[in-house]
Amino acid sequence: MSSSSQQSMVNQGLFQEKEMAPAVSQMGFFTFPQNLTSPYPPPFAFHQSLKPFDIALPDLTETFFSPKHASDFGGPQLLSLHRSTSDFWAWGNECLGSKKIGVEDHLGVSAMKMKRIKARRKVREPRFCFKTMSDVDVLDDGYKWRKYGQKVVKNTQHPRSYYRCTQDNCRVKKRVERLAEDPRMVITTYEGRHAHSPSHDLHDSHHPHSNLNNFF
DNA sequence: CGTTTTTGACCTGCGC
DNA sequence: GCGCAGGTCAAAAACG
Repeated sequence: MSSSSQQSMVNQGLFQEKEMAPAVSQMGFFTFPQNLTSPYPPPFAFHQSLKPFDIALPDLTETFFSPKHASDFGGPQLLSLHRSTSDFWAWGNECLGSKKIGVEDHLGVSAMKMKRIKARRKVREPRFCFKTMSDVDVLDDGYKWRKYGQKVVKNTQHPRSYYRCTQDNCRVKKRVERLAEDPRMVITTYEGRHAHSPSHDLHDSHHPHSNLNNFF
């Protein structure tokens, strides 16, 4: 994907807050490497007060947002983002779950985990998750979700909520929970890709083929 | 009254 | 095989 087409997507009004576009284009979508055929999806881009800042790319599958800047901004903060694809089931990079995420998990998948991944590798929708600092659990990502379950995860005091996209024939799911170590953090995990545009983005209807909407 | 949320039951995968 | 934990279902309740 060329930078010009990416820029054009930004110009198509995907970012609801004007000041968002430069910040996101500077880091988020457009610095993602590995010849990704898609930019990162809009959940954080859509959120009104999300303000990503400088990045580091330890390996090319994760992007981190320096928490040292968190206090500079009010509202939710995007702190980290993980990604997996259907070809590579990044179980070892899973953001959620009761297990602690160690350094090893950030740097890669250990041999043990690779074994598990191989064993559990099945048809699986691409997933990614990200952390935000937010008072609200469910960020407005432009899609309409229906809650279908809630579960208390072991060793955490906050329940995990399960949502499905309400659009017909759309099997995209997301899970939302608060970080046990820091309840100010909300972890959102998306699974699957939308086969449609965000439902409440009616003012964008003159841009019916904005692919960015479908990338997660 | 249609839609969404709640919540206990049920299902499934994994480790032992 | 058993128990545990995470994920999903579905009936009832709540909501607009």
